[in-house]
Amino acid sequence: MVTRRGADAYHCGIDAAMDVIGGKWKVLILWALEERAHRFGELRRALDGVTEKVLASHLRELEDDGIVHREDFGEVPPRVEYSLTPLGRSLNDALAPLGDWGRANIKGVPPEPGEGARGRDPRRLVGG
Amino acid sequence: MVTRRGADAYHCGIDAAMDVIGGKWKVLILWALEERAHRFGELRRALDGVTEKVLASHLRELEDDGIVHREDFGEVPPRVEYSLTPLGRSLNDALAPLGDWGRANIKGVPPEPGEGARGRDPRRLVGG
DNA sequence: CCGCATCCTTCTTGATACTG
DNA sequence: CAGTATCAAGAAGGATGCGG
Repeated sequence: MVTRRGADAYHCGIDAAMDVIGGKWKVLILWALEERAHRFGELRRALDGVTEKVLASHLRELEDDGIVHREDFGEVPPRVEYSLTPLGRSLNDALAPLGDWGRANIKGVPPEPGEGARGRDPRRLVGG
Repeated sequence: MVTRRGADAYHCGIDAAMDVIGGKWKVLILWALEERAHRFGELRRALDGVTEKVLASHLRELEDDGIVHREDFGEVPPRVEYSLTPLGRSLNDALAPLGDWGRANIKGVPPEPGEGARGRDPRRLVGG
């Protein structure tokens, strides 16, 4: 992981977890894989706006951290599938309360994954 | 908040929450204020290594987001205290499971806040 | 003591083109 | 299809000095 701290250890568990999910697209990857396994191209389309370089880099980091499993079918044309490991699923579970908090307290968050009202509001906190 | 997305809304609640706690020292600030209110200088010493500029910037962002409360006593010499708002406390609560996950699955995380065994390990995931 | 202003370095991300 | 290489841009963080 590129953002991994090298100098010393972490200060607390959240600090450490933030290092694993710190990439711009990391949680979106986890969220997509939560539903089902995805191929590389599927993920790229699901995470609209991500570039191949960044997606590959994030996937590599998540794989190194044991969060996602990469399965290369060794076919032609190439087929590679990414899925969550048990550790990845446990991370998603630990992330759930934070997601609830965000949906409850921040404007501009869609209520449910995949569809629904995409808020166009100025992303201001509700309960401020 | 500097990192606030301007183009469109968030993709999910975690995405949005990450935008609030995304700063390098944000969760450490929350963690310090969880225990008790801190003066600016106290915070600076508690977060060893942070610079005044960055600390002030993060505090301002957290204040704008309704996470921390800033109380200026208007004295000379200046005295300002920072504390968590109810929203800030609820954010900390939502962060707790993530902290547990980090402590359980990442090496180099001290078991409890404030003291204890600071791991010097290579920060590799345990349960990979 | 609290905090801002300026300048600068590093890290992260993005655009584009190319390969097996 | 699934990536890698190279180049470039932008944001976050840090160093230092000044002001109320």
